[in-house]
Amino acid sequence: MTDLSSPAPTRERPRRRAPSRRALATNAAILDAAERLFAERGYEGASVRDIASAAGAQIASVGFHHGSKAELFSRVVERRAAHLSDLRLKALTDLRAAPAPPTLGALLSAFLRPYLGLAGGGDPQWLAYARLVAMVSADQRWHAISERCFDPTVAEFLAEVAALFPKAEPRAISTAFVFSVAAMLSLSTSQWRIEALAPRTGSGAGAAQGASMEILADDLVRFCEAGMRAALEG
Amino acid sequence: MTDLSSPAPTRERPRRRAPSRRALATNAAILDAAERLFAERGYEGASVRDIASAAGAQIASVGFHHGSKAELFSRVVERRAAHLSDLRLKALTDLRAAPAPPTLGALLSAFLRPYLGLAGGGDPQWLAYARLVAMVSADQRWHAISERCFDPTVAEFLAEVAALFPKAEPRAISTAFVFSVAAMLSLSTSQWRIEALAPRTGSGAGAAQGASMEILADDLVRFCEAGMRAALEG
DNA sequence: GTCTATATGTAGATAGAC
DNA sequence: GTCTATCTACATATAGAC
Repeated sequence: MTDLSSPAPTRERPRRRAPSRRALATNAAILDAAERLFAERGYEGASVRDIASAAGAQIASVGFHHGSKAELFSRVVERRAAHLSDLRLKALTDLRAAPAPPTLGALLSAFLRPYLGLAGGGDPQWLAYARLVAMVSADQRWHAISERCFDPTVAEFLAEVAALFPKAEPRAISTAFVFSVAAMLSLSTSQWRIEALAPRTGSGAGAAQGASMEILADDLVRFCEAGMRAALEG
Repeated sequence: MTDLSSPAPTRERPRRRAPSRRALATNAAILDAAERLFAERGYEGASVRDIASAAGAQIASVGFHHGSKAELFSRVVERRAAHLSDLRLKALTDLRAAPAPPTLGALLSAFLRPYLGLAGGGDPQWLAYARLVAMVSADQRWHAISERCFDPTVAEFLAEVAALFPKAEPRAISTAFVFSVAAMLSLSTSQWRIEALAPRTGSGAGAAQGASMEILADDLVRFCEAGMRAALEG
């Protein structure tokens, strides 16, 4: 993982001294703004100008700190990927340390809940990041980023699932897991659709607030566990 | 549904006479090219110039036939939406005409298979359209298009599911259905990921071809049926 | 590190000849 | 209906003063 708080070198520029506090703030403000705008408008839909403006920085600062637009996008995705992977792998390590082998439900919970917890934790930056992850995962143009940032962790979980279903074909396992990931990501991209499709339960003002993320997480894990079991046991 | 083969009027221009054969060909070629390029590169990523060029038309023709870029995008999505809805609703009508009430699996099959059949039928335009549907469904900027083109059909199916699970809450039903739709769409957006995550089964050249769409459809229906049952019965 | 200024390309849209 | 030509705005990127 590259150091995201150092300027993007045009060539192999050695680091002279530690960046100032202000430089670090500018650097991070640009990443935050890019995270929000990329998530809202997509890669081409968010201009470097708008990102700089939202960050309270100059356009030239964006290039100085993060290189080209494509590099900036990569950095935004990579910045929080390690934290997300850490949470997932820590939960997996805990499961592996238990006396009994992990159940399918526990494995799915370990994978799905960190994402939902961060996305639903109230931090708008993590919310934006969650939508960005959905974007990257669904777009083959970002294939390489997915492979670098997320797939190694997924592979760990797939291996555990394969151990639980020794007779299932590898492709069936990865298919069922991709279905589960898609359902997970849909909570970031399609909550408006869930609301739009649920008939209003007559509570008067018509302003039914969304279900809490904890309840949605329970629903999601149940859905995916049963789905995977049906797909892999058959 | 507006007439997609008539020019986009700047004001309320009455149609004088039927468009020529060549005009209809240009009109459709532009929609085809737009369908492919929007699906590949996203809305902002595909320029009107590139679309015109891919269609073998002039930039000005795009504006003449389909108005602004946003109108063009809407028309592309709307063009095939009716056909997809017809297939789904026809399957639903058949189920309703049967003596026994439809099962959950039959309902899901009626909804999911038309999409997969068209996406996997070998027509590159339908393949592109399927990816476009995934894009529209996941992006709240296209909320209005989703609502117009797809949600009415979804609502029909939700009502049937609700009849099967009278004690389930409306929001739980729509949540589980959105999970299912997300899994369905992931077959258009994330098949590369399924391949990337499945360990190579040693067939020598390492070029394992993807599973056929029929098998994937069976897997998907099983996954979603079990998932919904678990989410709605609990 | 930051900021002004600018180089260079491309975007969407349309006027007007044919 | 089509095509040429062009308008205007905005894109990314960077050079060079401070």
